[in-house]
Amino acid sequence: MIRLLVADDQALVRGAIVTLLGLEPDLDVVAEAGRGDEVLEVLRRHEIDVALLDVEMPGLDGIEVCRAMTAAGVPTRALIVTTFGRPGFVRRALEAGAGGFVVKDTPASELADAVRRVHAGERVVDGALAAESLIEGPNPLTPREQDVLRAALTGAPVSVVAAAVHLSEGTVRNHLSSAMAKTGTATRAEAANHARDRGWL
Amino acid sequence: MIRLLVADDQALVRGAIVTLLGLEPDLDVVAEAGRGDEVLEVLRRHEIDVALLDVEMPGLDGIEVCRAMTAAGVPTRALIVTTFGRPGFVRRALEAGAGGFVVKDTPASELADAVRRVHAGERVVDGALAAESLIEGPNPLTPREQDVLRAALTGAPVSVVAAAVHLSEGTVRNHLSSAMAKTGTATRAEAANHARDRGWL
DNA sequence: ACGTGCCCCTGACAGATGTCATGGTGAGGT
DNA sequence: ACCTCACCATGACATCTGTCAGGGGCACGT
Repeated sequence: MIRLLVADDQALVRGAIVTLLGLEPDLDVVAEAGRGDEVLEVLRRHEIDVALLDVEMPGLDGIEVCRAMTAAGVPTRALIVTTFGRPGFVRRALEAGAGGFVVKDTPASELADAVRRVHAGERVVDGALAAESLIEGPNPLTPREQDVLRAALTGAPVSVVAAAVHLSEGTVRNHLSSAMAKTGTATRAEAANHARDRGWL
Repeated sequence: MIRLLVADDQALVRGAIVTLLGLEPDLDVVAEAGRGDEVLEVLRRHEIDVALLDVEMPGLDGIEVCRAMTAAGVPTRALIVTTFGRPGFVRRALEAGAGGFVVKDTPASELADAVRRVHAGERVVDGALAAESLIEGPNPLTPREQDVLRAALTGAPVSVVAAAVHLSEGTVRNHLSSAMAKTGTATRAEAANHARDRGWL
């Protein structure tokens, strides 16, 4: 009997996945979580074999949760389940110690199988996604460039971004300029979107 | 026995919702669809009482599907099920003839109930969301402003936007300027995000 | 007929933005 | 010690943006 935790902020989706997996004879959903920061606490109270983690969650990102689990030496294996197949996410998830990475548009029938394989110690990653994250290469942005792009995501003017990151406006423009060069874009907004879409932020 | 159609592009979520609703004794999931443009065709082949429609779908947007159903005079009632509770979506969905509007972070247990109430002819709308869409008021943007903002969402420079909408650069800047005034923002990127977040595009 | 609102355009101007040259710091590798 | 690279900063420049003041056209309701 494989004991599961399901973490997803959308209650409807979470509930649906729970009932879906509950129908499998060898799977047992022991706990649920609606926020990333709840997961670690729940893991201490219950004995869990595999944790299904959504990436988009309030409190703590699914990948961060995964990293925290690895750091804490929890024996539970993590399976990332996400809406967006951003290439950068796969890389970060695996580096964070995830046992698998599944996109939400894979057939429902395959989910239980993925859970079993992750529990068995396999690394389960969507093939197309794995290939994409390989050709895409690693995140080319320096930490500061990421900070600046994150702050620029809203479309705020340089002055606001500079204040948010505690840098001079000139420095911000230099970072943006170099990020635009790396992403092959012409404006900070394009660069920010480009980076977000690849999971670089 | 209420006959259902479930339309959602994410196979995992769709499958999960299908099994969830399938457990209810009075509900019967007759058909599924992964694209908006499949829905109308499926409705012709099957007799459906209530259609659960996701908003974010390839081919045809859930709200567009709803509008098409109303226009075609299909007897099926529509229940919009979406991730994002954008105020503008509620308004547009109801104007398109939707019987209900449910956000994906409502408890799973309430979904079946919402389906039954929509089938009974009630209008089911999340209370908080309804209030928000009322205080928010209707979409203040003119059609052209919406076009321009849509093209500006990527962060492309004015020259590209102008080419995309077949307008002069000056006109585009005027439309952007007026959109920024209406949204109370300072840059086109902020205005575009603001409008998107409210379902105005 | 008239006003009103949306549409499209022009031209001009201040200010924001992106680029470039340049320089100094500190961490890490050879 | 030296080089490299990320980092922070400055100042100057060409260009892009956002604003404002015009203009004309069209559809609408009064």
